[in-house]
Amino acid sequence: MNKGDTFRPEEDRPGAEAAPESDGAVSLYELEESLGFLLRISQVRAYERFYAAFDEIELRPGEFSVMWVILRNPGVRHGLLAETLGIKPAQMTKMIRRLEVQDRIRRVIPDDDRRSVRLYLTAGGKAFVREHRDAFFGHDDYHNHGLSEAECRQLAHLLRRYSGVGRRTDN
Amino acid sequence: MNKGDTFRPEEDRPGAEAAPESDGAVSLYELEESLGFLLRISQVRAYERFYAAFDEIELRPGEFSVMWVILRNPGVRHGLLAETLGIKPAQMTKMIRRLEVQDRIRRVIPDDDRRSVRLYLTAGGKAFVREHRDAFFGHDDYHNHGLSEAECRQLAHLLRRYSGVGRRTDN
DNA sequence: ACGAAAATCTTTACTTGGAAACAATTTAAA
DNA sequence: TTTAAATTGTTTCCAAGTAAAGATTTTCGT
Repeated sequence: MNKGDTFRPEEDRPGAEAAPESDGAVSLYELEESLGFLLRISQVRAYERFYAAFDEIELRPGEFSVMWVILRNPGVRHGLLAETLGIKPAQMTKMIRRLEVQDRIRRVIPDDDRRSVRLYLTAGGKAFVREHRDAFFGHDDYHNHGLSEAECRQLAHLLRRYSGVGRRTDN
Repeated sequence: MNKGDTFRPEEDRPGAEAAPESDGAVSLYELEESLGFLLRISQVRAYERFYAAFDEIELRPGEFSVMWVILRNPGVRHGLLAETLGIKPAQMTKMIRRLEVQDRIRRVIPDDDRRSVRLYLTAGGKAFVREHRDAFFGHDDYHNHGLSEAECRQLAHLLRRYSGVGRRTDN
């Protein structure tokens, strides 16, 4: 596939910017095929939808995921949690502290390895997850993208493959 | 705001399938179906691949996209460019200034509307885009995700639909 | 057993991103 | 016209993210 054939700079002569003078809509051309670009734009949209859905309560995008994983993997280590969710350790420390101050999680330093930190949800944390679980996973927050149920599953499948998430259990 | 006053021992029914003490790998369960989560993880991977591919030259993810769109839409306005690429105006101002200092783009304030700023690539900017175009759009930077050509196109298609990219704004 | 190296998390200092206020210009209204 | 409102981009200031160094604790080699 030769891509050079479509490469035609609109404005070539020096000092001649009289050409098309882009005004109305902007053309992206090959950018609309770039996975990196599309992933970024899509994530910006996802964040907008998240904040629109969880406007009333004080919740940031990563916090629910962290609480969810701790609920499902009680006693998970700080570092393993960070690695799994693609959050940098330093950032995870801040988030964990915030959740601890809100009395949603509990930090436990085990005796068999006092370097590590094991994480648990408090009763309040469990209640919080239970309360907002449907809003987070359900279709309430994701019903504005115009994709069908089957397309959503297809997209999720491709994203799992692209990112390598869930290597063990995924097909 | 304590709703459950009954104290229970540590293991308060963590979940149907979850082990009491998570040690090895972490299970994500429903999180592996969440488009928001998968989009974030995928974008983290895409950034890692971008930085790995453009390690030697000084280039940030958004900069090439901005130069590309200016090349294809010479004279595009600052604000329209920001809106199209999902970049906040304040951030765009910084990026534009950096690219201007590097002598890759040129800012022109037109006489017919002296509030706006029209953007053009310099000769050096055009050369830069021409030089790295294939590395950016080609498969060099995206050949580690394990998706086939057809799957890439399918993923791009779904992401365009999800994000609404390329949809004409009629206002 | 002892000291070096590795593992694990935290802290610090710096960079990047964003919301809101600001400045300049153009359009609309009175 | 003259003033108010909207448009467009910039600046300021604060929050969020990250890399590098630090502090403990454990492991490993000798």
